[in-house]
Amino acid sequence: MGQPLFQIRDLVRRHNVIVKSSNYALYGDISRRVMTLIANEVPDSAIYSIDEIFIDLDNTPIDHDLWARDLKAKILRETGIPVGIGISTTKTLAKLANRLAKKSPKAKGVVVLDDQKWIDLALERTEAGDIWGVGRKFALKLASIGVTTARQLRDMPDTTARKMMTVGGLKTVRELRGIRCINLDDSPPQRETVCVSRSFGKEIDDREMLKEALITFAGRACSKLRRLNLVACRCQLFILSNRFKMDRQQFSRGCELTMTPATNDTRIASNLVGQNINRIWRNDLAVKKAGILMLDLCRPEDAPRDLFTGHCQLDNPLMKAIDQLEGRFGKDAVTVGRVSRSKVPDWFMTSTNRSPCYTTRWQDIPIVW
DNA sequence: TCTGGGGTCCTAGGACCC
DNA sequence: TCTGGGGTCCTAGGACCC
Repeated sequence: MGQPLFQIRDLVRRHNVIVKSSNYALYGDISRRVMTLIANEVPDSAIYSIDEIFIDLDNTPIDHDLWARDLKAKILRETGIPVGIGISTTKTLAKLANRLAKKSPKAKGVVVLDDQKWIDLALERTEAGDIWGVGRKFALKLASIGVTTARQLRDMPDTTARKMMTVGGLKTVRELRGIRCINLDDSPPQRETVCVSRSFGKEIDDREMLKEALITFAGRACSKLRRLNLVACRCQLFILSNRFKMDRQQFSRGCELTMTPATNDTRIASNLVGQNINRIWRNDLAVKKAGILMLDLCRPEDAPRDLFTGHCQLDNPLMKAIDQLEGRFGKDAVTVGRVSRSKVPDWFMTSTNRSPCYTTRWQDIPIVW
């Protein structure tokens, strides 16, 4: 979580800070370049997030420090991206090593934690809340029984850890002791949900406007599903109040819809939104955030079959055509008729400071004279 | 005035089954 | 008055991650 810009206006003005809002097309492309380079260098690896990858070094009896510095230099040379590398015996300790690599100027971007004496020292100097798997709430709970450092966290009894933070917390504690509890690739084989939601620049108190927004989200969600080659059997619409305005009525309303047969067709999802908007709408609401959640995902060929309503459509030429048009002319090149194209809708997010798509759009490629 | 989006996992509790 | 034992499934809520 960042700090809201309006809270630091002064700072920005005083120091001529350059403001950039996020551009995921750019980040995704840079990420892909770095990850591909790394994956080609090592026998086994698992991408964890857009800017993190875990590497298995079990069967590489080499000087890890030297090897990591070589890799770091190569990534910088070939992509221009500086990275930090942390090495240890478990994923949780490797994350800690990485943190130190980033923080300590002496480390120059690489830290190997393989000596118990150094591990003890590192844990002692790290707050429990800075350990991977310990969030704000758990950190508070731990502090209430006197556990504030990562070393105390490692040395706490299993039963206490389990009771306070359930099995996930216990795994974290054991990983700090050097016992592997999290495999290299613990990511689930297939996505379980797809969500598209937005906060609105201006609160919505008009049913038709909310409907238009939700239909747009439904279209985006379907497009995501198609990219993943998945269909959804259920979806959930939801609206939320502004949680920062505590003096006003707080609400969270939603409804769940069944899609039979399972689908990723934008038209069907849009129709469903239109037909069910009244189930969540009320005239006295000011809606700050809304979204659609796609649930019970499966591959089209595995979708449940229904005796009366027919099977899930395996091939959908119209949707394929829309995807191709969007790929070529940009998102929202094609929309369903329910959404007005005449103007930028009031609720649309403003991204006035967005970075250009330096590497994925011809118009945005930097020019060197 | 302005306050992010998208995920997973775990547990408790209720409803149901034999 | 007495009132079993062993399950599954679903949902809401709360925690975590980037």
